[in-house]
Amino acid sequence: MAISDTLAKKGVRPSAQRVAVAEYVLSTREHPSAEQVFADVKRRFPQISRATVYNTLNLFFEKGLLRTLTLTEGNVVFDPMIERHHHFVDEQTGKIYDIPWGALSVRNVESLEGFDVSEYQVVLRGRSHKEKAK
Amino acid sequence: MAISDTLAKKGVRPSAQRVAVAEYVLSTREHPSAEQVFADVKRRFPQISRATVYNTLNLFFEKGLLRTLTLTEGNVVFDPMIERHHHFVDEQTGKIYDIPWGALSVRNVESLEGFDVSEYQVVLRGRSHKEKAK
DNA sequence: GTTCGTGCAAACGGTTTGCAACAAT
DNA sequence: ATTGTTGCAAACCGTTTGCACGAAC
Repeated sequence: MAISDTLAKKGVRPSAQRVAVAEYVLSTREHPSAEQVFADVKRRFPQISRATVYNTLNLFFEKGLLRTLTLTEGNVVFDPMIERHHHFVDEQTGKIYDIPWGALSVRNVESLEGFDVSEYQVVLRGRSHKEKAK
Repeated sequence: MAISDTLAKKGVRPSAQRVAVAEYVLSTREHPSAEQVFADVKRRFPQISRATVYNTLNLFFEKGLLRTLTLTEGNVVFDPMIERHHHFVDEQTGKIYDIPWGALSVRNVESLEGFDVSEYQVVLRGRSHKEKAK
C-alpha cells in the first residue's frame, strides 16, 4: 500500500512533507529523535522546516501511526506502530534495540489487583554485544 | 539510621539543604518531578533555590541514592533506590504505581542472544482502580 | 585559606506556538 | 470562501551553568 493511502486511511491529508516524513519514520528500525527525523527528511526535502517535522510527528502520534519512547534521560524517540515488542537499552551507547515479543514471557499480568492493563513491555538495560546497531 | 549518615556514607556532605531534599525524596513513594521536590522542600525550607534542588537531585543520582524514570512524555521523575520493582502508569492521570517485584515474573531474560542484561523491569500501562495514589 | 555548597540570574536546548502566506477543496 | 498546511521566528519550559558570596574543614 502506498504511503499516502496509509496516511489518508488514518485521516491525515498526505501532503508532500507528510509523505516525506512518513517514508522515513514509519519504516525505520532506528528509533530516531525528532532531530534525526528532521535531518533525514531534509536531505530529500531541503525546504522542510523543523516546525513541520515536529507538527507532523505529533500528528502521526495522535493518529496512532507511531509511538513515542523515552527510555533514556529525556531523549524522546519515535517507534513505528508495528507489532508488540520489548526494548533493550545499551547503557554505554544509549542505543535502543527491539526484542521480539516472543523472546520473553511475562507471567501474572492479568492477576494484578486493581490494575486494568492495556499494554505492557519489558525494558532491559545492559551491554549489547551486537556490532550492528539496528 | 539518620539521613545525614545515609548521605555521608555515600560521600555526600550533609548540608542542611541536602538533608531537607533527602528527607522527602529518599522516602517518598510519589515519584516526584524536580519541580515537586522543589515545592515540597521549599515549604519546610523557604530560602532554598531551584538550582540547589536540581544540583542535589543530580548529585543523589550520581551517588546512587535514587533513580530517574521517564515513563510519560518527557516527564522525568525520581524514584528512591529501594528494592527492585515494576511500574504501572495510569494512562488517564499519568500517575505511576509501584508493582512489587514478585507480582510478575519474566522468563527467558538470561537467554537473550547478544545482550548482557544488568537490570530490567516491566512497564505496564492502563487504568488503575485504586483510589489512593501511592 | 582553600575547597565545597548555595543562590541568583542568565543561558541553554528541545519543543511549541502565533502568525502571515499559500494550497486544497 | 473556507479550511487546512507550511515556514519563520519568537516564545516557552524544564534544566544547567557561571559566578560571587558564604560556610566548612
